[in-house]
Amino acid sequence: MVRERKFSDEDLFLATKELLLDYGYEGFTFGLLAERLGVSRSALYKYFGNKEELIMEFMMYELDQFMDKLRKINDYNRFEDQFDYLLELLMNHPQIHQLIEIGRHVPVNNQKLKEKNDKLDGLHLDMYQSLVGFVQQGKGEGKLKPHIPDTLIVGYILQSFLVPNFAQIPHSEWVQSIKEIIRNGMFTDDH
Amino acid sequence: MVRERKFSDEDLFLATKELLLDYGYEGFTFGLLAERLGVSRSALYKYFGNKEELIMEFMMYELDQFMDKLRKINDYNRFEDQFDYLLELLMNHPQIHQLIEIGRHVPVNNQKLKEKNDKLDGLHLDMYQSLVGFVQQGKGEGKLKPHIPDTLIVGYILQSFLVPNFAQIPHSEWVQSIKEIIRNGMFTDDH
DNA sequence: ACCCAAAGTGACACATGTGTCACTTTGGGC
DNA sequence: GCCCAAAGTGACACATGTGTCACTTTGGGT
Repeated sequence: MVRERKFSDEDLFLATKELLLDYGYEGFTFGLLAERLGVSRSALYKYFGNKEELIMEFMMYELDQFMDKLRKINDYNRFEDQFDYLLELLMNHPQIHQLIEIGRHVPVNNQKLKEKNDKLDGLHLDMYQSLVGFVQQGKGEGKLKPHIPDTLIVGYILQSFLVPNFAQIPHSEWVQSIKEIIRNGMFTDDH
Repeated sequence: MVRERKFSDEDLFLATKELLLDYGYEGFTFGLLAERLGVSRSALYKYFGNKEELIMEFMMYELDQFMDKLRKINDYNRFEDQFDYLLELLMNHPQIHQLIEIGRHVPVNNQKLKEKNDKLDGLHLDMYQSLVGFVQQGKGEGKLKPHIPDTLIVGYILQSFLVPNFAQIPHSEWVQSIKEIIRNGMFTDDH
């Protein structure tokens, strides 16, 4: 290293995440990012050729981190333990689903971008298959209702963490309630 | 009417809805909208002074329509019937929650916009209170679990219809499954 | 102390979106 | 058939974001 960098990769990706969630894909600009990092806009072009490339790199970084943790779900044998682990994980990455959706909006113009996009699709598929595997184990153990489509169960769990907590319900109560709705719904048991 | 208009208000608001959902607030432009309507960009300025004003009007239109239908929930006395009516309604307006969130991104610059924004907040509050009233009736009838926060139940129901149906599960099966998860969860009943 | 490669900057040319305005087109009323 | 007000157009001046490039700054290796 010859000259100290004014920002780390972690700084950059964190700022990118916040700006993407706040402003969406179209509202995200190099100007905003540079300002947040306290650096000139052109400095960013030293690392990323354009906005699409930056966001692709960011998605890769984010999904890689998430997948590392998701794979650990197989450290648990019982479905119940896997379920608890997954919900804990999603609580710490509530917007993973949202970010992936934003990533789908990136226009793929050239070959270089195409390759990254394919690699990202691969990661996305890994994630999806890992989650479907989890659901199928749940069904195999007789814990999850067999007649509900796998994809709905997966989507539903991911979506659950995006319900906005406007009323500022304490975090532990909020999570506990989400868990309960996912498991047994919001209706009382007696019919 | 002296000269026939090339597009109706319904055309305009429908196109606005589609573009907003596709491109987000920042990605939505008068150019895109004009192109979709087959009209020049400047024609749109005859009806709306700027993008913020247009989107406010759109939100009002959309929320008014939704509220007209939502108020009919009080035509039903039993909570179970209200529940069925609400889910049916949300199935036909799946993105109402998403649109409201996009509306929150509109910067309020001047007095005229401020007034519209306040009126919109009023409608939003009406909707929220109507839904909370529904939840409280459910709890009163002993149908909904009393210990789950009202706001979570409301948010959860709204969010449920945003789970993407990638696998193209037939519509009736999809809705039936969503209903079941909301009511009794995704876990089997035997513990 | 000097070298030099990596880090960062400011300015430029370009592209796209905004809001306005003078103008043209349309079609029912007189 | 003419009038005229509403509907629509094209061009202009402006603002903001993009990508590039020649330039400066930094700091460890020699």
